[in-house]
Amino acid sequence: MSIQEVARQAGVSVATVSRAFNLPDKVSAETRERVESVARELGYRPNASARTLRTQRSRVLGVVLPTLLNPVFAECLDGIAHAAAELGYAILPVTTDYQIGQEERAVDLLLSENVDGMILVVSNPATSIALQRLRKVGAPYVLAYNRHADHPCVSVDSELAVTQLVTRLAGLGHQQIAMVCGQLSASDRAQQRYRGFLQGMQAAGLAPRLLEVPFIDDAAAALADLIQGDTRPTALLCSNDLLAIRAIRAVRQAGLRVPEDISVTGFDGIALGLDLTPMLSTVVQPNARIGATSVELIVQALIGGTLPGSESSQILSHSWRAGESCGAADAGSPA
Amino acid sequence: MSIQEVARQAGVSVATVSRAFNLPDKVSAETRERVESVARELGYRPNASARTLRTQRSRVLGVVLPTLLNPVFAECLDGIAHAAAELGYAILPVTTDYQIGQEERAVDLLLSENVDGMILVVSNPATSIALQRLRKVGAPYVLAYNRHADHPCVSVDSELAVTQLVTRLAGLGHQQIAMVCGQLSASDRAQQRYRGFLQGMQAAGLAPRLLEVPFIDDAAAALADLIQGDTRPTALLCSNDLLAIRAIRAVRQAGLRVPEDISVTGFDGIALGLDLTPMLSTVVQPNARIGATSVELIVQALIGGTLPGSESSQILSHSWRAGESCGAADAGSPA
DNA sequence: CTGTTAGCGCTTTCAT
DNA sequence: ATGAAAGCGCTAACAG
Repeated sequence: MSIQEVARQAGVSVATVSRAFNLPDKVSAETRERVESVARELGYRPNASARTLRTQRSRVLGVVLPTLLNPVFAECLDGIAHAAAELGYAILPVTTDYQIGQEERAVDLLLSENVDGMILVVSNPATSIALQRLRKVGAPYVLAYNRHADHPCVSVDSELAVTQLVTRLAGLGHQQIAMVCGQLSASDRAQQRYRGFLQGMQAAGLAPRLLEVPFIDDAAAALADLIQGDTRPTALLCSNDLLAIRAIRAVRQAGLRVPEDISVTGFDGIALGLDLTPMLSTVVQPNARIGATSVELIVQALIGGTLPGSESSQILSHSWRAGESCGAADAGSPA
Repeated sequence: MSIQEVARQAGVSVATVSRAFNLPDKVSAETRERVESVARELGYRPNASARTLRTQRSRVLGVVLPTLLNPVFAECLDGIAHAAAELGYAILPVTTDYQIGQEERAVDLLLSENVDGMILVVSNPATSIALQRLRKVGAPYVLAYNRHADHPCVSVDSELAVTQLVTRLAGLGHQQIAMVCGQLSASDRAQQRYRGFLQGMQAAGLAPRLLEVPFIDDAAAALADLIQGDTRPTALLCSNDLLAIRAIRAVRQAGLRVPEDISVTGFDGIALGLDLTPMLSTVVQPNARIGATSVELIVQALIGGTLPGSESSQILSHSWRAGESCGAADAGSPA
C-alpha cells in the first residue's frame, strides 16, 4: 500500500496525494476528498521510513533510561510519552539497566534510528561517553534527573531537598539520623542527595552516618545490621523510595515500629507510596512533569533549529509528602 | 555520514562497504579492515530508515500496552526488551491508557513505523478492532496476558489460578470471601479471574460476593464500605496486586489487622509485593517471561516467514507466593 | 572479490 | 492546482 497505488486509483499524481496529506491547502477541495476517500478505502498509511529518509526528520524522540522497573522512571516515561504524543512525536525508549556501557549502545542505536532528539537519564553527566558522542554529532538532547552546568538538564534540587529534610527531621527531635543509599558512584543523583545530607547534618550539628548498599539484594541484611547495632538510628533517610520501602520492612522485621521506633523517609514520590501503610513520607519529585518538560525543551529547540543549551536547564520544584512513616523522635516510648 | 562517504574514503564502492558490514565473508580481510577503520574514524552509523525502506524489514517490534504505571506491564516490557535485544530487535512501545480507541491508533502508528511484528495487551481480543486490522493487513502479532482461541496468546491460566486460590482460602477456613476487581468489562483478564472466583466458590459451596471498583480513585471508599458492612468478609481476593495493596491500606485504615482480621490476596506477582509488610500473598505471573516468550513466538514466525497462529499459544505456569497478607480465617481472635 | 545500478516510498523543487 | 522527476541511504541482483 504505497502512495503510488493511491495516486493511481485516485487518478492523480503521487505529488498530489502527498500534498493532500501534508499541505491540504495546496490542493483543491474536490481532489483532496477524492484522495482521502481512496486512501481510507485502501487503508493507506504513509511509510515512516521513506518519509524520514526523504525529510531527514523522523518525528521520533529517543529516550534513554536506567530501567522501567523503578516506578520513578516509568512515571517519567509516561510523562514523556504523553507530552510527545501531544506534540506529534513518537518515542523510542531504551533501557540501560544501570550499566554505563549500555548508555553508549543506546545512543548509537537511537542515532541509527534517526531520532530527532534524545532525552536521557545518565549515570554521571560529567564522565558520560555517551554524552560526549552526542555533543560531537551535534544531536539535540536533554538530561532528566541529572544535573550539570554544562548540559541542558531538567531536575529538582535534590541537594536542597535533602538538606531541608534533615532540618525537618532534626526539628522532630531526631539526633541519630542515618542515610541509606545505593552505590554512591552509580549516579550523580545519589551523590547530590548525599551532599544535601551532609550539609543538613552539619547545619544541625549532628554526626552523619551512611549506609551504602551497592547491591540491592543485600539491602535487607545490611539494614538489619544497622538497625540492630549499638546506637540505633531514630531515623533512616533513604536515597529513594524503593530503598525506603525495603527499609520499612527491615525495621518491622526487626520487631520495631515505623515511625514510633524508627522514622523512615524516601525520595522520589512514586505513586505507590500513597497506598502503603504507613504511607510513605517522602520528597516528591514531579516525575511526569520532568519528562514532559524535557520533551518541551527538545521540541522547542527542534522547532527553532537550535540545540538545547545548558542555559535552558530547569529546576522544577519538589515537595514534601508528610505520609505516615516519619514521626517525632520521642514517639519511641512504647504505646 | 553516509555509506557513500565511507566508500569514498576507503577507496571502494558502496556495495563493498555494505558487504563489509552485512556479509563480512564476502569481502577480503584486508578490505574489510580498511572499511571498518574508516567507518570507525568517521563515526559512521548505518541509516536504519534507508535500510528498512530497502529491505522491507525494520528489525523493530511494536509493543502495545495499557500503561507502564502498573508494574506488571513494566516488568513484562522489561522481559520483552531483553529478549528482543538478544535476538537483534529493537522495540517500540506504545501505551493506550486503557482506552480502546488508543489501541487502534497505536496499531496504526506501529504499522506506519514498519515494525516487523507486534506484541500487544488488548482490552478484549474478541471485540478488538485493532486486532481485526492486524489480521486484515496480515501483520504478525502475539497477544500477551490476553487469552482467546482465535489468536496467538501468551498468558497464564488466570481462571484456574483463581479457582485454586479460592480452594486455598476455603481450606484456611474462610467462608466470607469477597472478590475485589476493577471494571470487569475493561479487560478479559478481569473477567477470567472473576469466572475462576465463581467456579471456586461454587466448588467450595460458598456464596460469592463481588466488589467492582470502576474508578480506581474510589477504591478506598468502596473498600471501606465493604469492610465495615454488616457481614464483614474474612478474605479479600483482589483481582490484581495494585488493588490488593490498596485493600490492605483500607483494612488498616478501618482499624483492622491483615491478615488476622482480614486476609488480602493479590494477583500478578509484582516485585514490589515482596518488600511490603505484610509481604503480599499473591498469584505470581512470570511477567518478564510472558514478555520474552511473546518475543520468541514473533521472531520464530518472522524467521519462518509465517504468521504466529493461535495454535502457538502458550499457557505459562503461575505460582503462589505465600506472603504474609493471607492467613487462616480464625486467626481473627485478638492477639 | 568488487563494482554498477535499480529502486524501496516519499517529499519537494521546478515546470506547466 | 497539478505533474514530472530527482534523490534521501541503503541493499541486492547482476556483471565482471
